[in-house]
Amino acid sequence: MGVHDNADSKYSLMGSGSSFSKFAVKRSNVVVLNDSPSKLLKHEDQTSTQREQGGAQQHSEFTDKISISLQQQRKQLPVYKLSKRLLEEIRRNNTLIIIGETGSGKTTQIPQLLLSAGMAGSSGCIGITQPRRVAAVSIARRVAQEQNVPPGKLVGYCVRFEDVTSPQTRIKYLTGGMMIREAMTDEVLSDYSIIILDEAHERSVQTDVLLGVTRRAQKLRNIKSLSPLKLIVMSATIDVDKFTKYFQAPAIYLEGRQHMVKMYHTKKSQNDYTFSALVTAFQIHRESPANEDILIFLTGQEEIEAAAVAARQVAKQLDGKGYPQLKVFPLYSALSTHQQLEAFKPSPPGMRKLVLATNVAETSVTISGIRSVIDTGVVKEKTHHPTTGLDILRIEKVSKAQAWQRTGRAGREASGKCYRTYTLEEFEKFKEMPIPEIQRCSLAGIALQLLVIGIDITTFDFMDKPPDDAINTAVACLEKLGAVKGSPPQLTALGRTMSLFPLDPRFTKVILASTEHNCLEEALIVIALLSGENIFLDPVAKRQQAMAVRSRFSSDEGDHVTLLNVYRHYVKATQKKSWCQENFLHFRNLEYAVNVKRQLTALAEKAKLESSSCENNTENLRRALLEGLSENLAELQRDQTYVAVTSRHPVTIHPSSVLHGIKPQLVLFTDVILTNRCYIRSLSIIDPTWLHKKSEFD
DNA sequence: GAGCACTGC
Repeated sequence: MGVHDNADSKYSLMGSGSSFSKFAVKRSNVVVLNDSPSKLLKHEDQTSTQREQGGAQQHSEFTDKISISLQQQRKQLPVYKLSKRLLEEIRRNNTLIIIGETGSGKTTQIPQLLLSAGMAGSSGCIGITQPRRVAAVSIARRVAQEQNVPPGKLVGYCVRFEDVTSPQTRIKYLTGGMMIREAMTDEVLSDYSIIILDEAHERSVQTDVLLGVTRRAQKLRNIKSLSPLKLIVMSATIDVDKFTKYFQAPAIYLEGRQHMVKMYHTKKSQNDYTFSALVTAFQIHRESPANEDILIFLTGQEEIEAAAVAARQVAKQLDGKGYPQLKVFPLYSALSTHQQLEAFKPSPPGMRKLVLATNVAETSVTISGIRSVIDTGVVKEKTHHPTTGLDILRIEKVSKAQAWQRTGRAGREASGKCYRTYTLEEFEKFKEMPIPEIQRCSLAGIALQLLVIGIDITTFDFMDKPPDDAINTAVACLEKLGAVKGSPPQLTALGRTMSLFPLDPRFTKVILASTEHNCLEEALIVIALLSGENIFLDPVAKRQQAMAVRSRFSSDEGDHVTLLNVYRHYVKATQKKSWCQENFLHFRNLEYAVNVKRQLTALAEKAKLESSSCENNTENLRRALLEGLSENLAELQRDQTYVAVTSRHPVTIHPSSVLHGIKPQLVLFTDVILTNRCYIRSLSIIDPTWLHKKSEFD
């Protein structure tokens, strides 16, 4: 159990009169083999619930141990002490849940253990799914190194755009999405004798789908008397009961190597979490050695930039008063790669780093030097509303699991401290786990993928079933696009072609329809851009300048043609990186779009779509967009406001649109997001007469 | 007048 010390008022929160109560949390040192685990797990276990994957820098337990060989290092990992019992359990059970703490080495070691024990048979493959590309790639490279083989031979990986595997590959790391793709052509996943679903606690849409798909494959192989499929579900949370129940399987616990993290809660409830976090940061700054860096979790770009300005001001006032120098780094995904890397660099001696981050810092990356974490207990969360098609983005309280994840960020490299700017009572009221994403997103794409595998989404046995509304809307959407028909829904030829594309089905429809409007090339470009991240950079300080510079790409037809213009210029630019910098564009995201476009072009060829280009007749492109996004129209009202045609919902043109401030009669939008207002984004002007023409054909 | 984080042969 966690050691609850007496309240310690040393950590008073300046200005607000409240203080932190203190209690230490010790890492669990139990290794238990148990079928009813939840009682054994209390808070302290979760101080170490974050992953050991996600980038080479996270494998510090493997590196730089002078004079210890790689093999000796491996044998020091906690998982090794347990290898015999682990193998025994895996042999005895067709499905096993493994709860492994950070640093237990489960992700890298268990596949190797299984292979060397002959568990994969003579030729079967061990597949390990990861939620993120970077993790799949970096872990595979690491394991290949441990096996002393080049990546792609015995050990390989498969992620979007990159298949580094060969017929010799026996250990294969892949993203969840890739595994689903494989299931679409082989429902029993016959290449694999063992499948490991890693990071299952993250509950990504892909893992949630795979939980059901792999379990079904396992049963089908049984029925068809094929070689058995072993399933291992690896997770890092308390929420084990759910997994053991769903799979009717036992769970095994692995000790981790997390350092001790001391916990502090505020004694009084705080009404301004940003302010509380900053006050806390400067208290730490005045009291701690310079080499101890600080990480604050906040919710978004705007909030972080404002906090950074405030923090820099205070730091300036403290300059020359005998404190270490303090450098402030914002960190969120909309920053350029270069700016993000700044936050990861170790701070020079005598200088302290203060990182203000969104939950990028929660999962994907480890920031070196962090010894104190300040958790505000809030996060921005997106929820999809199925009947209106509306996405809602709002600030929510984190779950307990997320709070522990953040806490663990302080104990990656050494013992650390975590300051929560909320009370213990408030913490107790947090929900245990975040709502799984599958219950918060549009299901049209998933429904199509499942149908290709041979599964009807309306009867699919989800671990957490999405709302009926969401399922029905997804099927209705596919029907409207012509991808399915009948009840139970059957795949049409069009639907099968659509499933080839890794896109929202409405986007795929745009691509398929574009051939009739002679603009396949343009549709591929615009859809590639829409399916990736935002390519526009808007540094707060230079917003006006950014807008002015980029205005040369603007089209009075709307944002889609504007995107097309940017892309056409980008591919022609010789010095792409500096060109992006000059034009306030996001190099990484544009490169990604180029990759997606290349992939989509290849798929279009595979689908035998006739290539075409409308050149400068971009009206064709807008007509093609209308065919996939015909539900997404907004109409100007007499009072100069807009109403979404299908839902009759009042909407506002987002200020980022080139059509902002212009009042076209009818616009098509790509998505609609509710923040302070209900904003429609990525727009094109639509000629109302196009709608009538379309209905004549129907 | 303003955009949490991931991801897909």
